[in-house]
Formats: sequence, structure tokens, C-alpha cells
Amino acid sequence: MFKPITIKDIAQALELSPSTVSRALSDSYEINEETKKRIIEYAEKHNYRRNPMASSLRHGRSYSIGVVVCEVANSFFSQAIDGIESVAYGKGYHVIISQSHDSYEREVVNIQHLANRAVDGLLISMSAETKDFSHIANLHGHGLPIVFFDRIIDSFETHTVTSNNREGARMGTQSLIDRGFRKIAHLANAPHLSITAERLDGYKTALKQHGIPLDESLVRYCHHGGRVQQEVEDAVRYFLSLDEKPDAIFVASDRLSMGCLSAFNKLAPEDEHLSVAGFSNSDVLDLLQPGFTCIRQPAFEMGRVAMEMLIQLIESHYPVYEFENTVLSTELISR
Amino acid sequence: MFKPITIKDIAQALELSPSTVSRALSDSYEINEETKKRIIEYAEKHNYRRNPMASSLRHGRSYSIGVVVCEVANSFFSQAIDGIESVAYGKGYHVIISQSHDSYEREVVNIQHLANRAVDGLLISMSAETKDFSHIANLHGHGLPIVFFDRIIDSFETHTVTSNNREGARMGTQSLIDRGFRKIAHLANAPHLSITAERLDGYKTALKQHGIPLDESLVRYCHHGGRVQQEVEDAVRYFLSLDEKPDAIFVASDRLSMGCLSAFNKLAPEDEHLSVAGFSNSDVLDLLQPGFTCIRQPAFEMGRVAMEMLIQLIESHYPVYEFENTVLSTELISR
DNA sequence: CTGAAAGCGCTAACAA
DNA sequence: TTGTTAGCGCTTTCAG
Repeated sequence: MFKPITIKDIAQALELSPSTVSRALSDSYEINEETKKRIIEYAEKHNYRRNPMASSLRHGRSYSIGVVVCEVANSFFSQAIDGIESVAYGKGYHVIISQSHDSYEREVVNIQHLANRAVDGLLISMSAETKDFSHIANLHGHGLPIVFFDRIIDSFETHTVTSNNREGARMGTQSLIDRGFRKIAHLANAPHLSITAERLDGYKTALKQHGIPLDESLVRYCHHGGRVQQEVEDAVRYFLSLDEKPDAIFVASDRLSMGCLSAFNKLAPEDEHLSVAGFSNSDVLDLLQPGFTCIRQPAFEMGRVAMEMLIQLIESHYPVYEFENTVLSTELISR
Repeated sequence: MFKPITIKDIAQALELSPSTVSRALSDSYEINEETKKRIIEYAEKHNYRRNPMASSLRHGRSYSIGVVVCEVANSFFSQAIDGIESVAYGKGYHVIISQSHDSYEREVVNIQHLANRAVDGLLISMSAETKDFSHIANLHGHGLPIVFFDRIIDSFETHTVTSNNREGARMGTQSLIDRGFRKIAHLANAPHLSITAERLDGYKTALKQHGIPLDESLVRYCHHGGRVQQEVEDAVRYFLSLDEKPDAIFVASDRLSMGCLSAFNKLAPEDEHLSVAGFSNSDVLDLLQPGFTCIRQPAFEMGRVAMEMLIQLIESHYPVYEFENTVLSTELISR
């Protein structure tokens, strides 16, 4: 049905060889200006576009990269994707987004799908469920360039980009302490995510710095990262059921913050109040909950940096042995 | 660097011809079960994957489709994408998502980028800015299968999927009327979008049915679809400045609803109240604004149907001349 | 400055 | 049941 014009067609029409046309179209210096002009004009007139598949096959490169995130309907990730795209387009790369929905199984399928040469490299933020990394190890072992961002794993020798989760969590928790709260709960993400441990650590540090003893019963994990609202509700209900209720909560993520606020609205009695601070890149949350103090990650920047690192890996002609672990700083937005 | 195993490698190792291997791997009936087993085992052991580029080049098909939406960080579109993916994966298609950010220019670039054989077909929801369709007309004219969904244009002979915007808007407006409001404003999307006209129409119908005269000054458009918060604030400020302020607003979209609620929070005096109803597929909005009545579109279903139609176009061996304009129904969620 | 030819990996006639 | 061959569209030596 859809039969685009090829280099051969142009060559025939202009009575030249395909190689000449190819060269002219990539603006080779060894082609007569006159001829070049003729070719380019003809190509434009018949709106020729290079067949990317043939080109890729020839080069052994697809000029596209795969991004694996848990979901795109998430301010943090969509901002990161914008950052990725901003670099990718500039360097002539395509971006293929794929969502794991925080399911291990889907993550495996998607990565497999992307991997075999359909992409030149992978930008991965781990799913909340993933504990076994062999699907990635395999590809990485065969030399597929991979950069991890945000939810990283350190069992691989490669570049990573994260934000300063410890410091962010510390600042967030401290902001609650500064407002006079002492019984501060922590609503955490899935336990085996890198960000979960780091943020928990920051929370603990803040408590320690102010001589507040850590109460393990005030820390609750959400194994599905809040994707299942039920688990958030369970956690909030648990907090509300305690003899000594917490007077504030420090929440580990965007989605959890939303879940937490809405669960609280639903479960708590009218007159009950609870102060919440947490990680969030959501404008909506800002807008609708003016009192909400949040830790903002430089998501766009993170995407940008990750993509730049990936391109560096892809385009390097020698194997790379030195890896960077970039840590960007977070920002406290309090009101 | 990354050098995956090819059919030729397998053939060599097993002392067979590439074609035999190829056939075995696509489970051809004409290959000896014994040989087939050997080949498949070897392939699995060395985890062979078919090079999609070569395969595509050969078939003249990429088995991937492009999706063009304004943004993914939007409940409606991310749900629609989930619907699209659910069908696509089942049928062996890849989904390449690209965001126009409601900019005409980016839409043109993205579509160009996707079009030339990198994809077998396109699923498009128009950007708010787009008035000129020649970039699409061109491709469509050359036979590239295209299905429009949600924000459609009817200057093309092809399938479309929308929801019943008129009826949704009518129900939403009526719900406000039922609650006793008479001065109902309408915060509309960009004027040249199909959905804008339809929703405006539904709003008018509801007013008419209840004998409320239409006051044109109560209708305000957002030319950037609410992407620029300023324009939403301007509209809200305008409503608040009227001598006869509206007592309710019917809002045309997700993003506008958020913008509107937050602008109102920001601009209106404490004691001022305003009832809002509007189109929205956002869970967050539901959660944080319990009083918000919304019109929900079957986004997932819309994606599903659009993708099925597209596959039908792609896989049809004859030119298709009969086109369907599917309209799915919307749902009123009131509280 | 231009052309001929080979080959990226895969598949499908055609032959055997 | 298996092999041979040609070619998808593009690029790049190598040879004029």
C-alpha cells in the first residue's frame, strides 16, 4: 500500500548510480555541487525519506534507545522523559518508552522486547517488584549499553543517575521536626528499591540529629509503590489505629503522597489533622494541597544526564571501564 | 560491541542452511521435528533473537505503530495508551509513543519522524494548536494507515474513535443545573479541537433543555488546553470579575479542571464558593476533591478500539473504503 | 567526481 | 525435508 520512494528510484530518474545519490543525500564532499543540488532537489520534491530499517541494518545501529519506567502517568517520570527526549532528539535518537507498571513480569518482557538491536541502549528505572536482575545482567554482559536512573541497582558496572535521596528525606523530615512534630511516621515505597533504603536512611538521620528515638512501628512499606490504593489505605489505617498516633507523616513518593492524602481524607474523622511532607514532582498536588511541603527531584535534569551518559556509552569506540554515579541535589519546597 | 547471534551462526554451528534455521525458528511445518528441536534448543541456549530490523526490511513492515498524543502525563491519555498496548502486544506490535506537547511544530516533526516506514500505522490525537493538516494528508494520501481518536479531524476518510462528548457535556452541565445552579460558566479547551465544539454543544443543549438562556460571556476558551496555567487563571479571574458571577463552572477537560480548581483556590476570597463539574479521568482529582462531579471517558476502551481498527487497516490486503466512526459512551460520576 | 559490487540479517521462491 | 539464491534499501570500500 504505502510505497515510499527509494534511493534507487532517484538514481534511475536522474540517471545516476545509487551510491552517488546516497552520498549526495548525506552531503558528501566528494560529490559535484551541481549533481548534489539536482539530487537533493529531486529528493525533496518527491519527498524522499531514508528508510530507517535499511539504514539501521547497514550500520548495525538503530539510532533509537529504550526507556523502561514503571509508568508515564507520573510527574516525576514524565518530566524525566522530557529530559531524555530533549537530548535524544538533538543527537538524532528515537526514544521508545515502555512501562513496567511496576510488575516484574512486564519489565522482563519489555526489556527483552526492546533489547535485541531494536535499540542501541537502555535507560532503566527498576520496577518495584524486581528482585532478580538476570534479565538485565544477560544483556549487559553481552555489551548492551545500559544506564540506570532513579531506581538503580548497583550490582552492575555502569553509569547511574540519582538524586540525593538521603539528603532530600533528611530535609523533608527535618521540616516536620522544625514545625514542632516529634512523632513522625514514614510511609515508604517497596522495600527492595534503592530509593526506599536511601530515603529511609535520610528520615532516620533527621530523627537522630534531633535526638528523637526511632520507632520502627512508625515505618510502613508499600510493596506495590502505591499502585494499589488498598495498601496505602491499610498503612494509613494502621497509623490511625496506634495508641500513640503519629502527628505527621513523611512520605517517600509522589504517588504515595497522593494516596496518603486521599486515604487520610477518607479514613480520618473530620477534626483530625495530620501534617504531611514528602517526595513529589507533581504540580497538581502543589495546587490542590497548598500546605503540602515537598521534596522535589530534578527530574528533567536527571533524564538529560542519563541520556547523555547513555549516548557516551553507545558512541564510545572502546569499551568503557570507568563509570560515573551522578547524584543530583533535591530541593525542599515548603509553605 | 553488542554482537548478537544470527541465523547464519546457528546454521554454521549445526551444519545446516540459514533457510532451514529460519524456517525452524518460525515453526514451519516442513521441517523435520528432530532438526527443529535441535535448532530451537541451540537458539534458546545461545539466546538468539531475531533481528527486527532485518526482518522488517524483508517484510516491508515494522510491526510497530506510532502513537501521537499531546502528553503522556495525563490520566486520559495514559489510560488510552494502556488500552492501545493491551491490543498491540497481543498482536505482536510495538508501540512508539510520541508527545506533541500541544505544539503544532512538534507534532509535525514527530509525525514525520514516525512516518516513513518506521511504523506501519499511526494513532493520532491532534494537538491543540494544529489547524493545518497537510503533514498528515500527505502520508494518508500515500496510503499510510491512520486512525484518529479523541481529538479527531473529519477531513480524512478513515476510522475514528471518540467518546460521546456532547452527551457527556450535557450530563455534566445538567448535574449542575439539578443542583440548583443557573449561572453556569463553561471553561473550554482550544477552539479548533473537535472535542471543544462537541462539548460546548452539549453544554448549550443542557441549558436549552432547562430554559436557561445562553450567556456567551460565560464561555472562555483556553488556547493551549490549560498547558499554560496563566490562561486558566486569566479565565477564572475573568469569571470572578463579572458583575454577575457564575455560581458554577462546567470544565471541558482534565487538565483544565485541575488548573481551574487551583486557580480558584488561589484567586478567590476564602468564603467564596464555586461548584465545579467537568471532564476528567484523573483519580487524583477524585481523591483530593471529593465534591467534584466528573464525566469520565472510557479511555482504555478507546485505545483498545482504535488499535484494533488500525490493525485492521494495516493487515487488510485490499484498500479499505468503508470507515467506522465509533462513539463510546461517557459516564457521569457524581457525589 | 562517479560507478560497480558486496553485504548487513532475514525470508521465500524455486530447486533438489 | 533441506539447500540455493536472490533481494528488501542502504552504505561503503574499491576501482575507475
